[in-house]
This record gives sequence, C-alpha cells and structure tokens, in this order.
Amino acid sequence: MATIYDVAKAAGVSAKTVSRVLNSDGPVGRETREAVETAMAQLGYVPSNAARMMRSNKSGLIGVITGAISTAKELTTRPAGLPDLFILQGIQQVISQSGMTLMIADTDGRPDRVAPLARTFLQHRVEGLIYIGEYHKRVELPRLQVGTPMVLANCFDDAGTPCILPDDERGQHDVVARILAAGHRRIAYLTLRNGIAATPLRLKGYRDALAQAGVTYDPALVQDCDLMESEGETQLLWDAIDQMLRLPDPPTTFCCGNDKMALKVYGILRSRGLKLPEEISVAGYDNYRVIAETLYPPLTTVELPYAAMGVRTAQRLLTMISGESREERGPTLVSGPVYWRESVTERRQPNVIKLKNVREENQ
Amino acid sequence: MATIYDVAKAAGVSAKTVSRVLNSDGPVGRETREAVETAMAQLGYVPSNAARMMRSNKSGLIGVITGAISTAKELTTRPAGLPDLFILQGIQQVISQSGMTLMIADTDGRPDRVAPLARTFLQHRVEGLIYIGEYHKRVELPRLQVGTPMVLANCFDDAGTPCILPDDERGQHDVVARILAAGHRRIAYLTLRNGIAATPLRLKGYRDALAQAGVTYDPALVQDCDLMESEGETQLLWDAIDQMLRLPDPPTTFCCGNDKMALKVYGILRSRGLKLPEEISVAGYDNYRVIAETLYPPLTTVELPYAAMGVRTAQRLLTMISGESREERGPTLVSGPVYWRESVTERRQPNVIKLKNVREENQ
DNA sequence: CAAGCATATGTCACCGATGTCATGACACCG
DNA sequence: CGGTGTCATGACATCGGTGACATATGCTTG
Repeated sequence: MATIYDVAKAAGVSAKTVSRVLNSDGPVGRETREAVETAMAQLGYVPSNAARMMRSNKSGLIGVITGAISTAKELTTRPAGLPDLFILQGIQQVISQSGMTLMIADTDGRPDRVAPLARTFLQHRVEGLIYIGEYHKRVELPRLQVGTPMVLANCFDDAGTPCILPDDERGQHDVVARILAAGHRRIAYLTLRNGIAATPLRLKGYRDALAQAGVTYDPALVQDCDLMESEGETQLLWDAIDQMLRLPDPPTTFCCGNDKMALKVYGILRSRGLKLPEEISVAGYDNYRVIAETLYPPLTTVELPYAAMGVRTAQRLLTMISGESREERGPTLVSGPVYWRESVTERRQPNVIKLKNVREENQ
Repeated sequence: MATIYDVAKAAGVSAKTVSRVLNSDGPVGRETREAVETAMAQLGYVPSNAARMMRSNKSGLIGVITGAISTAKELTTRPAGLPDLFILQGIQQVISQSGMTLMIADTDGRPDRVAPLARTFLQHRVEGLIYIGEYHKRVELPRLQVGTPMVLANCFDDAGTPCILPDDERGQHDVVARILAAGHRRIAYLTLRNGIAATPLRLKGYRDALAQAGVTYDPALVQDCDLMESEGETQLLWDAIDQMLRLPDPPTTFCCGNDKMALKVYGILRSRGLKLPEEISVAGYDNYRVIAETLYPPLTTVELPYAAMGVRTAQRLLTMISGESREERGPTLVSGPVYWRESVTERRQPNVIKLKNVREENQ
C-alpha cells in the first residue's frame, strides 16, 4: 500500500507538502496541490491511521462492549427483544456524525471476557468505552486502571459510573394513565419476574397512576407471570388469566410485562372465546414493533426507548471525551411515548385530552 | 499512557527486553521477566497497537459495513426480522476467535455512504471487509481500488465478488416437503412480493416439492400478499385467504412468506372463527423465534440461517486473508433446518421418516 | 584450553505520518 | 534600499513499538 513518500516522489515534492495537502495545514501552491492530488489518485493512496495516531495520540475510535450480540439464548434470558441492536443504532448515529469509528466486541455472555476485550480496545487506544447491558440491571465491571471515559447503557453499577437507563416507572405510569383515561377501571397487570430491576419500578408507576385516578389498588389483579421462557410459562399465564377472569369484578384490560407476553395473551384470550378488542383489552410494554404493529389488532404499548438511550449514551460519552465534565457520575433516565393502538378500547371518550407523552396512531 | 520505555526504565532493562517479554520472542531471564511484569502492572501498561502496526503492517481489524443497523424503517422495507444482527453475531463469533477485532459502520440506508466508510476502514488498514445486505438482493458496490479482501453477506453483485446467500429454494422445498409428508395435499402459498430475489427461488422450491410428491400445482393457491408493510396489507391477506377458503377444494395449510405474515394470518383465521391448529394449519419462514416460539400454537417454520451465514462469511474472509485462495469468487449457499411445531397438524403419520434437515420440536 | 554454541541482553534503524523550525522568494512599507 | 511579513516548501526529529544485528556471559566439547 502506497505511503506518503510514494506520493511525494510521484509528485516531485516533499512528504511534508503532501501532508499539507491532506490536512489543509499550511499554504500550498495551486499547481503543487494538483500534482499531489493526481499522484494520490493514481496510487490509490489512503493515509495510515496508525502512523497518524502515533503522533497525535488520537485514535478516533470508540469501543463498544455488548453482552448480547452473540448471545444465542437471547430469547431464553431476556425480557424484551433485542435491545442491544437498537441501542447500538442510536450510538452509531451519534458517533458516526462526530467522525469517529466504532469498534465492537462481544462477551459471548461470559462476564470474564469483559476485561480482555477492554484491554484489546485500550491497545487500539479507544477514546471512550461503552458497555451495553442485556437488560436494565446492575452489573459489576472490572475497574479500568486508566482514565478512559466510560458510559454504561441499559445497566448501572455501584461505583456510580455514568449510565443511561430506561425510565420504567414513568413508562408504566404513562400507559396505565392513558388506559384509565379511556375509561377502564379494572386493569390487570401481568408483570415480569420480580428479580429484575424494571419490575418494582414499573409496579410503582402502575400504582401511582391508579392512585392519581382515584382507583384502588387490588393485589388480585397483579401477578408475576414471567418464567424466563421456560416450559410452563404459557400455562402460568393461562392460569393467572383464568383466575382473574373469574373474579366477581374481572379486569377489562390486561397490561403485560412486554409485548411478547401480550402476543401470548392474545392467543390465550381468543382460545377462551373472547373477542379482541371488543370484549377485552390488552396492552404491552416495549413497542417491539415486529409484534406490536403486526398483531391483529395492533397493540397498545409503551416504548422502551432503546435508540434514544443509545443516542444519549453516545452524547454523554462524547461530552466526557471532550473533557468538559469528565467527572460526571450517575444515571440519566430516558422515557418513551405511549403508542395507542386498537388493542385497548375507549370505554368512554377520554376527557383528559392533554396527556403528555402519548402518541395516538391510526392504522 | 505509559510506553514501553517507561516500563523499561522502571524495570531497569532495555525496551527490547520488554518487547521480548510481551511477545515471548527471544529468551528472557526469570528475574528479568518478573521485574518487567511487575513494572507493567504498576504502570498499567498497555501496548499501542498503532506502533505495532507500523512495523508489522497487520492491523488485526476487520471492517463490517451494514446497510441496516441504523435503518429506522427496518420494518417498512424488510421482509424478515433483523438479519443484520444475526449475521453480525455469526461474524463476531468467528472473528473474535481468530483474535481480530471488528470495526463496524453503517450506511444509514444511503448507498453513497459506502465509499467513505470503506475509505475510513482502509485508513485503519483493515485486513478484510464485509458488506451485509438488508435482505437477499443484488447490490452495486463501488470498486475498491486496493487489494483488500471482501465478502458480501446476504447479497450479491454482478462482479462475482465472493458472497454468502441463504438457500431460499431449498428452504421452501424442505418445509413444503415436510408438510406434504404430514399428509396435507392442498397447500396455499402466500408469497413475499415478486420483486425480491427470494420469491422466485422459493416458488421453485415449493413447486419442486409438490412435483416430487405427485401433487398438481394449482395457481389459485399462490398469491403475492406482501405490500411492504403498507396500509392495505392486512386487507390484502384477508381477501386472499377468503378467496382460497371459498374454493371447492380449499387449502388445509397456509404457507406464509415469513413468520410475521404468519402472525397476521393467525389473527385473521381466528377472527373468521377457525380453530388453530385443529381446523387449519399455518407455516412460516425465517424461524423468527420471537414470533415462532411465542405464538400460540408455536409456529412451524424453516430457518433463514443468518447466524450460520455470518459464520460462513467470516470463515471465507479469513481464508482469503490467509492468502490461500484470494481469487475465489461466487456465491456460497447456506440452508437452515425446518422447525416442526404445533401449527401444522399431522393428517396421517408421515411414512417418510428419513426427511433430512428437519428438526422436530416438542414444546 | 580454545573453539563452538546457547542464553541473555542491548543498540539502532525503521514503519508513516506530523510538528517544529529553517529557508528562499516576493511584496510591501516607511 | 533595508527591514519585515507572508507564502511556499523542505529538512529533521518524533511518536512506540519491533526486526536485524551485535555483544557479553557461561557452559559444553574435541
């Protein structure tokens, strides 16, 4: 591969002059510039980043470590869809605009791989590191000895490392508030498993929304139905739904921990002979579009704003890199809108029109 | 950041000796080695890849260009799910095992971004390039002037660039053959739109399977139902299904162009009062697990083997890099197994037991 | 005991850019 | 006309490693 010296020789100038043409540093005569540009084109010259980096100590690289790209069992352990991709999407957008390049590596699900991967990135002298969590959870990452800025996306640690998290409390609150505004009063909540960070936050959102509407919280309408995809989950859902429908005052809406659960609930309710959405309403969580928009009828849900989180992650990292506030700590919460679709009926015209953060969709 | 000279000084040896410890080149005395290792640990020394690369001309980098990570409209233009992620998964697996690091960039859907992205990668002196297509299709890529090996995944070009493609013909053949073996004779086929590369290939697989089973091909059972997610698609599906069910000899199975379409078909068939799978069978394509495994009943489908394609892509690239056969050209076809689940009934015990490439699953 | 050899370590140039400084040619100005 | 500033360009050191080669030491061997 051609070097700057090859170009210099071909153009009959010094290497430094070629460098000047490349970087528009100092002045270059018109004819000289043209000669250099011709030579570069002819030789197919592409400057070596490595050599540049040696002097400048700027790599133009951002490293991303994700726990999930190669996780074959993506469906068995994760509550939602493929968060990483969407977060990566957001990151990519911001990073590429800033002229930097993403390096990406995967832990293959093994936490002990994080340290070597980070080391590889440091060898490449990345200017910043991002760790993407599989889902909203606490992580423990090996201490990075050096001062490379780092941001966590979709996870947090005890050390107060800067992180970007979904606002689960607000998301659940908003969708429940919107369902209440549609006139529903008996709202069942089939939650994700209790172990994960999102569940208590969302439960709080659910209860707060009820309280604000003056509706009494009924524990009989709340049940953990998430068995991490293991065999019995459909059965568990079936039983929970059965139990709730037999209540003296049965629910008119089933709120599900995620859109995938909602997909199952569709099948179960219909197999029981109920008409959707005329006789029973269903809402999800995630706005996992493949499901939410494809379901018949389309699913009312609230967005887990992964792409936006990615954007915020990259922005926060770039801020840290630029040195403005390298010492920043703690979480940034990102919330997503409610997508109001046909799976929840309007039991009366909502008199509260001004609900914030709700997006109404007509198919 | 500490350099090899800092380590050398701290350990009281020459830089070259430190280098020897790092790379296990020439012999190093035991005490010396320990002193060096201590110094490295204390200083948090990480060798600079840039400096290494300068001499060795080996970057240890592979560049991946994808058209899709940042494609916001991923649902509106793509027939299947999120191929790129799964292909990336496969690539990542192979590449990381080979000790190289992935750089990744995204065209944001604009083909004119490919050239500058490739240039950036060349600046980093990637040893190989991969382009991932959004779906099985023909692409036109700008000629790379230099001799960097390149492989296309999920797409092909007219120049005969090495590429890895899904074996659509065989996939459709296999699933239809399996359905025939289950005793079905009237198999409707709701295809993807005609413009894409997969459709004619799959149709051929469908017809070949029928022919091999001695079943006459009936054009009334085949219809293009894919409107690229635009408004009328559900209506179109409804009409097509309606028409076919009114035939004097209606289908007993609906084969769908992808799992997402199958998801819609579930809703439509049930809304018409049909019981799944007792009264009507449905099959998909893709094995898009979020849908196929979550649907009730789970969906019989055939895998679009994205991860495997990624693996093959990376393997082929590594072969080219190692120089064994840099001149290789043309496509490699990868096929995936049929996943036999409860959405298709056995109308009689299949007498053909030895069907290859079929995986039976019991939930 | 000298030659021969493996072991352990150091010296120095080099990879491909760029920052610093120097130089030559003009133009402008008092 | 000499001083000063701007433009155009080149020489050279430098970034952090590594390859080629040299050197020093101790041990074997004929």
